[in-house]
Amino acid sequence: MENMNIKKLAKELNLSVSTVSKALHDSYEIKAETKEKVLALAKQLNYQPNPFASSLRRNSSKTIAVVIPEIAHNFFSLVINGIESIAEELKYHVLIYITHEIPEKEEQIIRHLLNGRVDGILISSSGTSNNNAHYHELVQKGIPFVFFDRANFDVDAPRVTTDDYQAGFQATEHLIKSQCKHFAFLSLSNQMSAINHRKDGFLAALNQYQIEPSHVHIIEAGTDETLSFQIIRDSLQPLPESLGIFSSVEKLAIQTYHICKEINIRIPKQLKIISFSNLPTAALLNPALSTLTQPAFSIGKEAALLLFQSIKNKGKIQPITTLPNVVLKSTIFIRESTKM
Amino acid sequence: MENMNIKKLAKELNLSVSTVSKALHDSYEIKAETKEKVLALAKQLNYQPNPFASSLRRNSSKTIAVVIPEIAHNFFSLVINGIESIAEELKYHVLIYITHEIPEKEEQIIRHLLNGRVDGILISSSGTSNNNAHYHELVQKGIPFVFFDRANFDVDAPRVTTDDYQAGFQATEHLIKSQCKHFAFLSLSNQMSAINHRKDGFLAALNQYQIEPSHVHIIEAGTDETLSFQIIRDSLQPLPESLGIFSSVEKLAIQTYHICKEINIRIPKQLKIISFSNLPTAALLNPALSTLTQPAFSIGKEAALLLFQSIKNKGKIQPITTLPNVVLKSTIFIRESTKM
DNA sequence: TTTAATTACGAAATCGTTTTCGTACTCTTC
DNA sequence: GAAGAGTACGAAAACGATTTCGTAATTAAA
Repeated sequence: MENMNIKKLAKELNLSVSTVSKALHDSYEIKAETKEKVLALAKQLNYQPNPFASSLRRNSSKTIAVVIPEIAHNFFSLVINGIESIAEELKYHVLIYITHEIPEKEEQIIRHLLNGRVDGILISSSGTSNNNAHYHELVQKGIPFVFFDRANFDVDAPRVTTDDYQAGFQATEHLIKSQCKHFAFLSLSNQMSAINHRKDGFLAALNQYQIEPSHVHIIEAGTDETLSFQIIRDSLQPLPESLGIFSSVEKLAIQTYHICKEINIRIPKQLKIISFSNLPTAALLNPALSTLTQPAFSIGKEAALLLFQSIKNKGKIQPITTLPNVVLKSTIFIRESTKM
Repeated sequence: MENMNIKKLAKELNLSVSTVSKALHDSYEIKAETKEKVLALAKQLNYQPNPFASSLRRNSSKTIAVVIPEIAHNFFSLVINGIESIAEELKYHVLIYITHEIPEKEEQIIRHLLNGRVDGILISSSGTSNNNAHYHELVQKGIPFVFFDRANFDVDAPRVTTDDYQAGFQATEHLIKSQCKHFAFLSLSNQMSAINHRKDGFLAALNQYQIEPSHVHIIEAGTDETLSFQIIRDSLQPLPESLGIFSSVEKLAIQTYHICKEINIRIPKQLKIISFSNLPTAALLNPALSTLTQPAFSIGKEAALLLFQSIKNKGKIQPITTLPNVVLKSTIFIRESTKM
C-alpha cells in the first residue's frame, strides 16, 4: 500500500497498465467513459506518476539548471525570479548551481550536467575566455543552453545581455561632464564579457573626450572579498584629483563606499562614483548612489523563454537563421554620488 | 553511438552488465584488475550513469528542494548559500521553489513533491497557522523536511530558527532607552512564526517598562508591495511623538526609509527605526540603519545538516528523543537610525 | 454479404540501472 | 579426497512509466 503506481491502479480498475497510462495522458485511443473512471480513481487514491520512471522512458526531465557565479547578489536573485516565473508557468523544475566565480567549478558542474539530468541550462559564465571546451561538449551532446549577462562569445548559443558598451559610454560621459579629471574603472577581472564591454564603453568615451591616458585607471579588484578591499583602498591612496569611478559591479561600489567612510573620503566632493547595480537601497545610501540598472527580471524571463524555445525545437531542423541575441537596455539613475 | 551506457560498456569489455555495474561501485565481489579495466574504459568513453535509471532503481534522487517565500531578499539568498555549501559537499542537487508568500502556492509545491522527486525539503513557511495538512502528508509519506526561520510549530519536524523573542525584546528595549515615547511594530502578517515571536518580544519589553498601551502600535503591512507602502505611509501621518519603529523584516524598513524621504521625516530625530536585516548596505544608508542581523548562512548550513541527517536516518528506528530544534543568535548593530 | 476501416483495449518491449540469486572454480581443512 | 568456504562473475528480475504492435469487436462502405 506504500506507494500508488500505475500497476495498482490498473488492477483496481480491471484494466491493463497501458490503457491506464493512455487514459492518464488523454489519448485518443481511450474512450471518454474509461478516461473518467481512471482519472477519478487516480485522484481518489492520490496517484502521482513517478518522475524518474517517466524521465527515463521519455528521456526528458522537465528540469532546467541555472548556473551562476553567486546568489547573494541582487542582480542574480532578480534574474532567478524572472526565470522562475517562466519555469513555473511551464511546469518545469529549476536546479541551482553556484560556481563562486571559480571557472573550474563551473566546468565541473557543466560536465556533470552532460548526463541528461536537465533538459537545458541557463548560464552566466564564470569562465575565462580561453576555456570553453565544456560549452562545446554541451553543443555536441545536444543539450540546449542560453547565456545571460556574462556570455562566452566564442560559443554558438543564444545570449541575453544588456547594452553594456553603451551604458558604459553613457556613465563615463556623465562622469566627464561632472568635471572629473581622473577616471577609474573598477573591474572584477578582464575575462568577463559583460564587464569588458562596459570597459570598452568607458575607454571609448574617454577617448572621444580626449582624456589624457595617464588620467585613466583600470583597477582589477578580483573576486576575492578581502583582497579586492585592499586593492581598492590602495588605489585610493593617494587620492587622484577629482576622481570619477565607474564600477562595473555593485559589490565593488559598496566596498568603495565602505572604504571612503573608513578613510574619510567625501563623496561626491572628492570622489564621484557611478555603478552598475540593482540595489533596492541605492537611493537611500549616503550619498545616494548613481546607478546603471539592468532589467534583471526581464533578463531572466527572456533567457528562460529562449531556452524553452530551444528545448522545444530540439531535434527539429533549425532554420538557417542568426542565433537569437537579445540585448536589453539598462537605465541610468543620476543621484548624489556624481553630483558636481 | 549516441549515449554511453552500461550495456555498451559491458559489450566492449566482454563482461556482463552486472559485473560492470558492480565494478563501477567498487563492489568487493569484483577483483581489482577488472575494476581497473572498467574504470579506465568508463573514463575513456566518458561514461556517465543515467541519473533517472539510478534514481528509479534506488528510490533516491540525490536531490533536495528549498521552498522559500521569495528569493530577491538578502536573507534568503544567504541561506541558500549556506544550504548549497553543504549540498555541494555531499553531491546533492538543489531545486528551488518560490511561493511568493502565497500559502496556496506553497501547498501546491509541497503536494507535488510527494511524488518522490526529492529526498528531502527545506521549508521557510509561507503558510498560515491553520493550514498544515500538506506538512502532515509529508510526514505520512516519510519525506524528511526541516523548517528554517519561519516554522510551523504544530508539525513534528526539525527547526532551525533564531532567538526572535530575545532579539525583539532587545531591540525594543534599545528603542525605549533611546527615549522613544510611541512604539510601532512593522509586521508582514500575524500568521508567521518568526515574526510573531519578534512581536512577542516587542510587547514583553514594552510591558516590562510599563509603556502605556495606547502608545503601542502594531502595523500589519502585508506582503503586497504597493499596499504595504500605503499602509506604512498612512500610519506615519500624523506622526506620533518620538516614534520608535521595530521592523520585523528588512523590506518594510527600506520602505519606511523611502517614505520618510518622501514626506520629509527626519531619522533619527523624529523617528527612530531598527530592523531585522541582512542588508550589506545597512551601515551606508542615510542614516545608517540599526539592525538585528540573523546568521543567515549558518541557518542554511544547519538546516541542511539536519535535513541530511534526517535523510540518512530514514527508515531506521528513531531514538525517542526530542526533535532537533536549533536556535541561533542574532546580532544587534546599533547605528545612527536609533541615535538619541 | 463481404471487405475495409475504425474503435478500444492489452501484451510486451523498452528506458538504464541496481540487486538478488546462482554457479563454476579454486582453495582450505581434517 | 570430501566437505566447506571463499572468489569472481553472469542471468534475470526488478524499479514504474511509455510506447509499439497486435487484435477482437464494432461500424461503415461496396
